[in-house]
Amino acid sequence: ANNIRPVRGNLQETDMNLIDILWKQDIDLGARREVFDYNHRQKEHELQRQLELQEEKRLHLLREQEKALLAQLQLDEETGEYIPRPPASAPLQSAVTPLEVTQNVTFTEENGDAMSFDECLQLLAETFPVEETENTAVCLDTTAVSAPMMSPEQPTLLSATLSPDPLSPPSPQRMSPDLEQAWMELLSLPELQQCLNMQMEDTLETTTYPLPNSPEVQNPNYSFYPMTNLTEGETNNVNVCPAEFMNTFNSSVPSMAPPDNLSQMKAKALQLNTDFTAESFPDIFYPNTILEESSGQHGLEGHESDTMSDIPIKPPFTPVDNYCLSPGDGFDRGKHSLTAELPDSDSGISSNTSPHCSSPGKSVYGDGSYLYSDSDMEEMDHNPGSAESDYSEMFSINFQPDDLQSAISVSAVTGPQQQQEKKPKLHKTDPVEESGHNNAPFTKDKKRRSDVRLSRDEQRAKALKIPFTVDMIINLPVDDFNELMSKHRLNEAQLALVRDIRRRGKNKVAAQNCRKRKMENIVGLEGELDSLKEEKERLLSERSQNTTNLKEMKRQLNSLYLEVFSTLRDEKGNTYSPSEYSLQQSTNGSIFLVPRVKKTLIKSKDNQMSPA
DNA sequence: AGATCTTGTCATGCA
DNA sequence: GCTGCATGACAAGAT
Repeated sequence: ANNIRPVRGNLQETDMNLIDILWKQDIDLGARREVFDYNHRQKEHELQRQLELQEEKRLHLLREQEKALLAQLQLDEETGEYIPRPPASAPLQSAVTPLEVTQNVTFTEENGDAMSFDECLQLLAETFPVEETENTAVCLDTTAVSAPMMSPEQPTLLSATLSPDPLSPPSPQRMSPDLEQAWMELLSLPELQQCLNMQMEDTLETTTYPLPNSPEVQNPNYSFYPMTNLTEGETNNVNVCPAEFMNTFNSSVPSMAPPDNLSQMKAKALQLNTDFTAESFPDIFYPNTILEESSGQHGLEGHESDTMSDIPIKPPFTPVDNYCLSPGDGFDRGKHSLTAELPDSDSGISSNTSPHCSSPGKSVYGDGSYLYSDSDMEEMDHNPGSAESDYSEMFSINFQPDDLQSAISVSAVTGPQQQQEKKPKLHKTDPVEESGHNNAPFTKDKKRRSDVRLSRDEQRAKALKIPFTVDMIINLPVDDFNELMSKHRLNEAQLALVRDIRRRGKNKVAAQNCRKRKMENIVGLEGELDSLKEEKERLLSERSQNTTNLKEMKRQLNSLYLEVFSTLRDEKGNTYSPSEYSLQQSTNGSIFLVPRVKKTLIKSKDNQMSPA
């Protein structure tokens, strides 16, 4: 039927047909379909004018009502708030809370059967019993009409904002049948319905949705009611709400919602346990975002509460307590506790750091004795039958230069306890990856070779029953290393081996760093060489260009010279031969004609040269 | 089998 | 004198 409507204006009927087709195809035209319809626009214009007139009427009535209300209030000169005049206005005062008045009911008395403003207020008072006396202050501010922007800092200002904004009934749970009936009556006010329709129009038609205010200050009653008899009046964009929120809005107004939505809404209201407090409102108004946020917060809180509930159970971890240089006492205890508490904790340190750190995590120390039991080694063995791999994993000191640097730096900065924190995680990784030699050409064979080689020190350490890991021996800071040595009575051979292990381990890393730097220097020099070659090419090209330019200039100069020479005449009017004479310029700028033959014989220019 | 590469180690110097 | 680091030299194994 829309396709057959008469068309006026610039659009032809075919255009409208096309628009309809596109519109039906859900093609976003960027405007509503009706904007292309002249009749529709005209109708909208008329409706809008009617609405404007009604709005003016309404505002006028509002002003009158404000005056009447203000007559019942007095201005508190201290707070600047309007407070009721006791005792006559006490009931009214109790009826006006910020939450309530921001419902901003549009009360008109155009219809005799409609509720009066006072009746509405009374209804509000019954619906929202005052709970806090601090909210009783009322300020009437009509400038905020239709502005749901509510500032928490100005509750009194907002509390009495009278606006055409739709109102919502209180929570169904809190509404008695009588109140619900009263709400129905209130909502049946034609003026209110019109306002609601306006909101609905905006809600349904506006494609951009200015987000409502912060959830904390949102009035839970700021809802929009779907009206079945929606007018198509195009209104100014007041406060619109995304259409996807409509369902949630519906839920807040059971009586106004379609029957099929009613049960759903009530169920939802019950589900949400809507007290419609300022805190609970966002969950309804922003079903996605706020719920996410709130859930996140709640989740966080829950997490925190979980952690908080966990914390007292778990012994509080203090690195100082857990890190003890004595392997026999607190050292491994700390590691164990960390292993238990931080199974996969990254601790903010790259997991790539210092694969060697993996091995100590597997270390199990007894009280000063040698601690690697066979069962432990079997447990750690990823390659049964290879004793070397056992040692490699336990004493792995394979370093990647970068990793080691970071490990060293971490060790230097954070202390050994942080290293201990990393170890529980790292030792769970694949031993091949732990080697730190993930890059080609370090193959598995090389890794095995490295393990074989490294196992020498490890085997030596085991043979001498050195109760430290090679990793510890190498990477502990000097002070810690010395303290570790002092805490254990080692014989000369053990001390020598430990120092050799430490020396070799550090030197190995140093060699790797040195080679890396060397390669970087080579690469840098190669780059510099390339740039120098490019510079040379550029200079050669520039020189060639300059030579060409110079030749051209010489050619032009010679041409000019000959031209000037041809203009010279002797006393008889004859021209000078360029082969016999030449032009020369003296220091004072004078030009002389010099005979070429005599040029080399005559030294005195003044006698031999004649002015040109 | 020899050349080359990679890596660890030692010796040495320097700070 | 000790320690850490850098680097050349060498060796051993891998490619």
